[in-house]
Amino acid sequence: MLSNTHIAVNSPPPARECQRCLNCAVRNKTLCASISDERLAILSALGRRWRVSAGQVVTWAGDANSHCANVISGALKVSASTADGREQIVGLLFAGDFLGQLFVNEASLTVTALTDTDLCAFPRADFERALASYPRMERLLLERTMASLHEAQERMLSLGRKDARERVADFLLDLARRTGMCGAAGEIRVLIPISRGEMAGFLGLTIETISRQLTRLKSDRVIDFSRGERECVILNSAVLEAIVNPA
Amino acid sequence: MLSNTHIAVNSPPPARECQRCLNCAVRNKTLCASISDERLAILSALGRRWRVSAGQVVTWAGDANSHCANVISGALKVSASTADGREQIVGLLFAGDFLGQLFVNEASLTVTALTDTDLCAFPRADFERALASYPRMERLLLERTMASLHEAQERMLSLGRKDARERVADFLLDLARRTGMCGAAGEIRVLIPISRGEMAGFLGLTIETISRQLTRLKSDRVIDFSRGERECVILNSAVLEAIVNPA
DNA sequence: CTGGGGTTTTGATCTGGATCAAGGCCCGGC
DNA sequence: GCCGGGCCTTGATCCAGATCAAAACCCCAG
Repeated sequence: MLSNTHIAVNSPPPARECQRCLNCAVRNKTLCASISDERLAILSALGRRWRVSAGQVVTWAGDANSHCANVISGALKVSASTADGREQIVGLLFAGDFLGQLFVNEASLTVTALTDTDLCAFPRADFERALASYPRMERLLLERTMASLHEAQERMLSLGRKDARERVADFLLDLARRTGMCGAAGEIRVLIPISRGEMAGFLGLTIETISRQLTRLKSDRVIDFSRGERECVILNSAVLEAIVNPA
Repeated sequence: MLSNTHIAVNSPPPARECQRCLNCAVRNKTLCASISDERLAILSALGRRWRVSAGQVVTWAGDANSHCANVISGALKVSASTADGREQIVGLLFAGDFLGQLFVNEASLTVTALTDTDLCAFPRADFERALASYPRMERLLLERTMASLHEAQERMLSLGRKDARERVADFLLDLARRTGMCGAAGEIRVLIPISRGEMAGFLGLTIETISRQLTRLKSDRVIDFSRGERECVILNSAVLEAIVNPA
């Protein structure tokens, strides 16, 4: 879609920082995909790499909202919580995703690394200014924000109106669509990127309910976990589709 | 915040269309607040007034996504539905709000007028083009979209983790904050803009549960409905706050 | 091989809200 | 005034999923 692998050979040698961005593994999956190599150099100067280890909190709800970032690698959860500690995961972030809220001074969400994670972080104020200078990046961010909103709307339907069986089936099919690998015999192999507890946090259920729904699907021969609890094999996606789309 | 009430006296007489926009009652509450009078004329030519009566559907999920609009007056619900007819209201729209999804070809949400409503509708393609030409409008839309996303995240927490009592208290306090009028004796008067059924659709509950929670709050002397079911008087907002923010 | 912490599964019980079923209330039309 | 149709409330019952409790599993470290 975007031809951004080209590197001009006759321009002045780019700063080391800039080189780093040009070689970035997720260059064309992040918002940076929308800007030219030259402008990337400017943006590059604003960002810094940040390695976060699994379980570490990147942002606490309630803290000053000072930074935003591109996710280089790893996985994070974005969650909202009640004062007494109930947690709802409102989103998951993977390589290429944009992390952070803009235009507000206090973070309302807690972001936690699920795995060791690399970020490319920017001071929020700088990033907002940069947005104004790079219309294509702003447009891309608008498109992504709208897509997130759309996802959030689907999840409201799930959380408000669907039962546990439907939510779990939704989740598995979603994963399969996004990252599923087809196996030899028409089965689909899916790596579940999160624990049962996180699935529960994401789907608005408890750990026990998740487990029971999964074992039910397993005994119904719809899915299987031959190689560990994280490696789900979808044996019969038609059944999952039927659960998701009831008569 | 924006000085947009000025009308140039030495310019050529504006077209009738343009005049209509300059006099628009919600001019500085909509996205149009971000553009100059001259540019408003251009946008004006793209839009047309559209009156929708209560109960009418403006957009069906699944239909071609051909239009978007500013809400001039009235109220609408935006809802997502399952194939078998369960409905979750994902948002409410009032005067000044922007209606519509951008950048997608098929509408995924159904929009229905709750009251008689006036819209200022644009062909989506035209509006998207206009956005690219009016950076300040695009920025304002980005800010609003982010605000909607934030709202959606709060609602996911509600739908996924809060009980009926908390959801109802949340809803009432939200209304009070937005539209509440303080009465003589410190009480807050709130006009509930939707029916019990719509509250249920919004909060992910049933009509009966809404009713029971409200009568419980009433018998606890926290609220009252002296003048009809739509006119709620909050007698003791401290109790509502305590429900919303449990220990 | 053994022990111990974390995760997942399984079992037993409880409960908040859904569902099913009447009424009550209000308003407009006749 | 009386009837009819929306809403809204109230009551009785049921059940999906939460909660409480205990095994089972799964690694690694020692």
